[in-house]
Amino acid sequence: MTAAGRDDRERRIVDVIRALVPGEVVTYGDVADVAGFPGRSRLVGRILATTEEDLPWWRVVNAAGRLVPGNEHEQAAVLRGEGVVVREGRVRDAPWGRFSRRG
DNA sequence: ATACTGACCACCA
DNA sequence: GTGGTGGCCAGTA
Repeated sequence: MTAAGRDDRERRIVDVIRALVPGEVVTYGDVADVAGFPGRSRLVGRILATTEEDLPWWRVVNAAGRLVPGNEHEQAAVLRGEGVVVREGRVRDAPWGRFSRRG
């Protein structure tokens, strides 16, 4: 892979995350799918963990609804502020994103 | 070059 | 509900 290819993937994934609106929750896999990289959920997680860009990272959780390791407290607080129900470190009820496979 | 790691996921026991 | 397995693939050592 080339550096240009890496930047292209990152840009497309970042664009998808930036498009998330308040209260909208999606999974890493959802973001990967919509960005055009089905199956590459780990790539999404890596980018969120390393990118310098200012993104709504708190609106992305894993397939089980689990919050981000290490930032669970802050993430839960922000999500609740957007009307998302969080319990036991997990999203229980939310208006799952337009591209989410969840209901 | 290999080896290990990780903000993941589907599947099965 | 939990835990293990195999797949994923880019980054790091």
